Amino acid sequence: MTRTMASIGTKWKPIIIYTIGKRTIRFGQIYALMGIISKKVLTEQLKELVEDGIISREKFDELPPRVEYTLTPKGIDLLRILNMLTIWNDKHNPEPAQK
Amino acid sequence: MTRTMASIGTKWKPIIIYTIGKRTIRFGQIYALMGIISKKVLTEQLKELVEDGIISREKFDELPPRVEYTLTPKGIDLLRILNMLTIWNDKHNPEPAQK
DNA sequence: CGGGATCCGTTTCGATACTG
DNA sequence: CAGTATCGAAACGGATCCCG
Repeated sequence: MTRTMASIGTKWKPIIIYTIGKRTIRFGQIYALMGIISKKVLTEQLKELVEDGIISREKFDELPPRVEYTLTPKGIDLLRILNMLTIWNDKHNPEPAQK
Repeated sequence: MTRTMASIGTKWKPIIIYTIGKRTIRFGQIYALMGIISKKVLTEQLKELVEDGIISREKFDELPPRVEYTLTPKGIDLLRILNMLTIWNDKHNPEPAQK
């Protein structure tokens, strides 16, 4: 359990996994969609997620460079659980409308 | 989602929830069972979990004082999801036996 | 016993500038 | 475009002491 949390129990990783979702997506898109994270941190977290086998990274030798990220089967399994968390949240939170 | 993670996406909270489980438990027991966490941090995290409605706190005016914690229905729902995370982990991790 | 208050080292984060 | 390098700020976590 403690180890499990090390892979995903962080501020950013669940959000990154959620943002990638069931598609192939480029670095810049993740960066743009998340809006608030810095490139440095995003890069670090992505690297760790790759090491943990949750996402895969494919680099194309083009100019300008292109790098695509995709959830692995392990990552998709995890995404399912994260989806349950949002359901859990919706169920128990009064939904503050705005703000 | 970002908000959801704020409630549980931390190093300790999931472990605390997991430790409490489906029982009423005293502060000292949680502290002893977790072993490694400091009292200060445990106190802080418990307080936040109470604020998030995940656990409830009951204080008895005795001497020495006694404080009991229990998962709320919301917390029990969350525990179910955390259990799925450990299943996910067992499924995808080769189980390094020792170390 | 269950904290609160302090102090302080470690880790994490973000802004900015730079590169192939 | 997708990073890397550097730096300083901020959050986090632990140790210790105190208190009702």
